[in-house]
Parts: sequence; C-alpha cells; structure tokens
Amino acid sequence: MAFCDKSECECRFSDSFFIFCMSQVNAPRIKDIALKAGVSIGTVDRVLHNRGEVARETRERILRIAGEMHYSPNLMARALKSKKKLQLVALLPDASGENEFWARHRNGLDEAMKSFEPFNLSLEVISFDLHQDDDFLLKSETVLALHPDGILLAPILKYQSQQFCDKLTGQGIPYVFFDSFIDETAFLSYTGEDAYQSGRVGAQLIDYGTPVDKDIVVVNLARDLANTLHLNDRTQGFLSYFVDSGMNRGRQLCLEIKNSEYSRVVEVLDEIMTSNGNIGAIFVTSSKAHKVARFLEQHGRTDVVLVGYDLLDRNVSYLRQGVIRFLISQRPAEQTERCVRKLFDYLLSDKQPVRMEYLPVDVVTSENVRYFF
Amino acid sequence: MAFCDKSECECRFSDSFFIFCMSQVNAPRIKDIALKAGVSIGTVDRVLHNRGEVARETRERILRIAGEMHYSPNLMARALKSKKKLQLVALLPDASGENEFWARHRNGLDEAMKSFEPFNLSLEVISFDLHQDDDFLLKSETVLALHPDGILLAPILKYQSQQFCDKLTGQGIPYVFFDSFIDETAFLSYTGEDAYQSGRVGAQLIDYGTPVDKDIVVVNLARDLANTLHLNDRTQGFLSYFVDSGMNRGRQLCLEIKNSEYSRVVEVLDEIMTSNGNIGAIFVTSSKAHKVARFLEQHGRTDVVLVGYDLLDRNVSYLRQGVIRFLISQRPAEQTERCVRKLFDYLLSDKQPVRMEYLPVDVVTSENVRYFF
DNA sequence: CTGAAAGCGCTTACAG
DNA sequence: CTGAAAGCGCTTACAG
Repeated sequence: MAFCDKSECECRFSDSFFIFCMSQVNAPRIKDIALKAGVSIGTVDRVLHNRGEVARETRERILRIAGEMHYSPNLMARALKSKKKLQLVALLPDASGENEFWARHRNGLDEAMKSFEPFNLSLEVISFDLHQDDDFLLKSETVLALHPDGILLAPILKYQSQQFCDKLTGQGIPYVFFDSFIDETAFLSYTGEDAYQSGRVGAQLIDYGTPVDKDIVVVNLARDLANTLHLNDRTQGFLSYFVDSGMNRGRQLCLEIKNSEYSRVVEVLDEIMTSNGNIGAIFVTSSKAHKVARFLEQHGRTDVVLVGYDLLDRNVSYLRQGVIRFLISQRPAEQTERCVRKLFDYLLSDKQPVRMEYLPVDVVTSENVRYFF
Repeated sequence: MAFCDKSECECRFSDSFFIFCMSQVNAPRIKDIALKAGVSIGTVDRVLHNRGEVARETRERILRIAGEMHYSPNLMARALKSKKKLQLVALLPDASGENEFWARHRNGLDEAMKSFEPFNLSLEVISFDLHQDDDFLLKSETVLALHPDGILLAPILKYQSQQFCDKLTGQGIPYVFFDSFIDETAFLSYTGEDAYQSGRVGAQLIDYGTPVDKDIVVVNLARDLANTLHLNDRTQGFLSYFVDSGMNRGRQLCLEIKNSEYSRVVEVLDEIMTSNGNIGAIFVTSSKAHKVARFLEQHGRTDVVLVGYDLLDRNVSYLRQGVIRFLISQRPAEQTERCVRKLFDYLLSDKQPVRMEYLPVDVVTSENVRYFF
C-alpha cells in the first residue's frame, strides 16, 4: 500500500503535500492539445508561455482548443523539470529583550522554512532594531540588495515602511504585510489581526466580569502612540463596545505611558489607583500587560481584572497565576506562515491572495493556554 | 517569474502545495546509488521496494550505500509516474435536523475533497442515522464493501463502533477517529477535543462572571449519558475546576435530561428554577444550549449566565443576542481536514501521525464569532 | 515560424 | 538474478 516500504527510504518531503501533486485523472495534456490542433507540443508550449514566434492563426487555434479542453498544466511534471529558484525575504523587528513579541513570528517563518527549504526556494529573515531609528533603512537596503522575488514585511514603522514599499512597487517586487498594514501602499495581502474588533472582544470580556459601578482603565504603553496605529484601533474598539452596549457603567479612563520602564509604570498606576479607589479592571492595549500585572501583584490588587495582549512568556506566567485574566492573541506564527504560502501561490501560480485576511481573535485563559504552544 | 502567465492556463492544483514537490537541490537519486554500487537503477529499485530477486550481497551493498547517501525518493517523480489511486471513506452521523452539529465536520471533508479530488484519490462520505440503532451496522457494511484504503470515523456509538473497528483491524485497514475516541481500539490517530479540559474552560468562564454566592447548574441533555463519554468528561472537568480552585462558592447541581424535546426541557428547568431561586449560571455540556437559551429568554431570565458548546446556527443566534454568553468550540472542520491529511501521510509516506491530537479549546463570544465561519 | 529530441527522477514490464 | 528501455507530462535547447 504505502510507497515507502523501507525504513531506509526517508521521505524527502516532510509534508503530506506532495500528494497534491499526483496527476489528475484524465486531465488534458499538452499532447492532447497538440493532437487536436494538428501541431507539435513545442508549438503548444510556445503559445501557452507566450514565447512568441508562432503564427497568429495557429496561436489562436491553440488557445481556443486549450480553453475548450480546460487545459491546466500538470505542475508536478513542470516542477520535476524546472530548475527555477525563488528567493523570499522577511523583514521584521528583532525579537530580543523587550521585543519578545516578535519571536513567534519567527517561529512561523522557521516552520515554513522547514517545509520549503528542501525545495527550490529560500527564505531569508532580516530583522531590524526597533530602537535605532536608522536601522530600518539600513536593513531595507540589505533586503533590496538580495534582489528577492517576494517580501514579507511587518510595517510597524509607518513612515519608513511606506518609503520602502514605494521602492518595492517601483521595482515590481511583490510584498505582503503581517501584524499590521499601511493602507496607502500597493501591498499584495495583509494577514493579521482585526485590531478594532479585538478591542471590542477585550471590552466584552471585562464587561462580563467587572461590577457595573466600577471604573475601567485603558493603558496604552507605547513610545509613540500616535504612530502605532493598531493600539489606537484597539482602544477605539474597546471604547466603542461600551458606547454600543449603552449600559450604565463606571467610567473608562484612557492612560498613555510613553516610557514603559517599570518604575514609570508604577508611578502612573500608583497615582491613578490612589486618586480613584473605584477601579475594577485594566485593559492593556499592547503586549506589556505583564508590567501592570507585576504592579497589581506587588500591591496586592489582584482583585482588579486585567486583560492584555499576546502570549509572551511573562504574560503567560501571570495568566497562569491568575493575575492576568485574559490574553488576546492574534496567531502570530500563523500570520507569517500564511504570508509565505501566499507569496508562493502568487509567484508560482499567479494566484491572487485575499487582500485583507483577518485571523481569529483568540481568547486565552489559564485553562486553555496550553493549546496555543 | 510566474509559471502560469496565461489566464487560459487555469492551474490544475488549487493549492500552493505543489511547490512542496519541487525537486530538492542535489538530493541523491536512484541513479547515484546505482553508479556507486556498480549496478543498474532497476536493481536499486528492486532493493528499495523489496521486490526480491536480488542477490543478498548486492542487496546489502545497495542498502548500505542508500543509507550513507541518505537517499529518499523524489515523490514528485514517483507521483508523476504512478497510477496508484487511494480510496478513503468517512463514516459519521447524518447532519439533518437535530444533528446540525455534524454539518461542520462535513465542511472539513468537503474542503479536503476540493483539494484532493483533482488527484489520484477519492473520499466517500457515508452517514448513518443516529436514531436508528441498526443503521450504523448497515452503513459500516457499506463502508467495508468499498474496500477502502483508510477510514475516518466518528465513534460516538461506542459499542457498535468498537465492533466495526475490530473488523477493520482484522482486515488491516487503518482508521482515524475524530470528535471522540475509543481507547480499546487500534486507531491510528485521534483528532479532536480534550473534553475534560474544555469543561474546565467552561467552569472558569462561568466562575469569572458569576457572583460567588450563586448556584450553578450543569445540564446534560443526552439520551444515554452513560454511553456518551465526552459529556461525562466535560462535566468532570467542569466540576474539577471548582474543587481545585478551593473557593467558597455556591453549589454545582448536575441535571440529566434524557428526553431533549423542548417541552421536557421547560419542565425540568421550570422545576429547578422555582425550587432554587439562587441559580446564577447554567452550563450545558452538549450542543443543545439553544434549548436552555430559549427557556431563559421566554422566562425573562437572561440574568442567568449561559455557557454551552458548538457553533450551531441556533446557538450562534442566541450568542449574538447575548442570551448565551460563551460557546466553546472544538474546530470540527479542522478535525476532519486533519484526519484526511493524516491518512494520506500514512498511506503514501508511511508517516505515523501523533496518536492523540487535541485541538485548541476555542472561546467564542458575540464579538469574535465572525472569525469562526 | 515549427518540429523532433533529450531529459527531470522515478516505475514497470520485458528480455536475457 | 540483472539490465536496458519506455514512458509519466512537462521544458528547453537545437535544427530546420
């Protein structure tokens, strides 16, 4: 039954996907078209690949016949023959230290690479330092120097990314976004979070478990909030939920903490918790909920419901302890995996991806977090 | 750049997966082994496929060399040549009427079929009537008559399924479980819910939003609860959460409603709600939460937190209205899709799947339900 | 402008 | 017991 009946024969293809390449039953071949058109297969091939040098009349006849027969090439045979190589490059922030968030995106890329590396394509990952303003420019030049066939980009530095994208568009290099997107560019596809809607989910989770007379604090921990679009979207979504529900609720207070060092977080939270004894919940729009969690734990305020984003180790640790109640996650690894797949489909099969693909807003608690690793 | 540069050339392969079939760079070929071993490729092939008729000494030399070179066959070339056809059969409950739950499993199969049908394999779906005791036996005979290469089974009728599985084991036909599993069988793999843990998630969600002094009712709507293992597991998990948390909480009351007609549900709920004015939440272990929702709505008791399972239309409708607070979902379509993939991997590449694969316990609310369709 | 041929890596009869 | 050859459906020089 099985093809590989010897243990010596370690299959070269790590996935099941090769089966997709099995030949279709009775699918028309180039040969069949050639036969019907009364020409050789070489001529058919020239027509199908626009290699020119074919009489107009012959060309039209062949195209008509191919259309009638619903010809589509056997990609398996094609791949067997072809020596084509594709080079992709992913450009995203460095995942060290404070930026652990970006580690999961790397995982998705690694996962994709594991599947694709054995084949005629390569994926180079280049990361830039978020805290060095000119590093993005530097690294984007490195990317261009590689003359890639396609690019995966996390465009969190809006201005610089836009410049880069314009260059790519000029050079005809297709690019896909993950994590966030910039509307004013010619990106092929975005794969990621629906930030506004995820804010609404956060609001709903807090609303459900927080007494109606309590106030809720929205904490934005970001160096440059105005330029961090998705945090704004999350906040807007969060607030919209309470507007829509029309319930008589305690107030929602929005806080912005530019310097996210812990001492500064303590300072700000201390002040607001002291001046307002009625705070029942905190929503942290970024992945830094663990800083607020640390504060709540140290100040014995675990009565406050805390909801945040992203499965960073420190967040998960507080989630398991019960200090963080919910984490909202956006499937970072799946984002990059899908991006790789989309570029392949586009480059190899001219398959146009969905332009905006929102992945599910996952609600993660201490009881189901185990499934997200 | 793209292979298909003509719109006439509709690619035969609906997915990107064909790229997995691109040839590996510098991978050793049968030819290379033959060269090193000083024999012809025919002999190498005979050794690798155990077709016998090879001198012991030659055989050993070839195996040694193949091992040294880390030979693995180019499945693309193999598939191109091979005319092998695989027949899979899925056996699961009919999705009509009350059993809408099973419709999503069908979706997953349909999805898989859409990808696989163009190739040398087929997938037949056979459904049985849950309410006719002998229908499973009948349909399982139909399945056997098809002489399938692999089987996907939802073994909810424990006794009958076990009989069937024993037959399959006897005939050497591999089978995978989805939705639930039977321990005492030689199944290849289970893909589905961790029922116990999902019960804990349900408990946690209720615990978070229900005042501590309130009682909680667990409703088991099942004809034959003792034989419906996963409902028991969910209940056990649910109760365990409160035991573990050690909190001083209102009571948890377990209800069993064998006849799930609405009038009967009303009767039972009416009785308990009247005798106990302190009920704050209801956990429905099956997919029939909509019946309880209807009751709560009709009796103006939407103050009661209701948590149930599965994204049936009627459940989702009550979720959107806010009558059901959370639905726990177990990715039914993904279950069957993965099952198909596992069988292919096993049959074509001798790849042994993970025996127990638990899919994530998804927490679905009115605000994130849109992503689950 | 067109056809014939070689070859991708494998499988499968067939001949010795 | 072993080798030589044809062919899966395509691509790619090369010859006319």
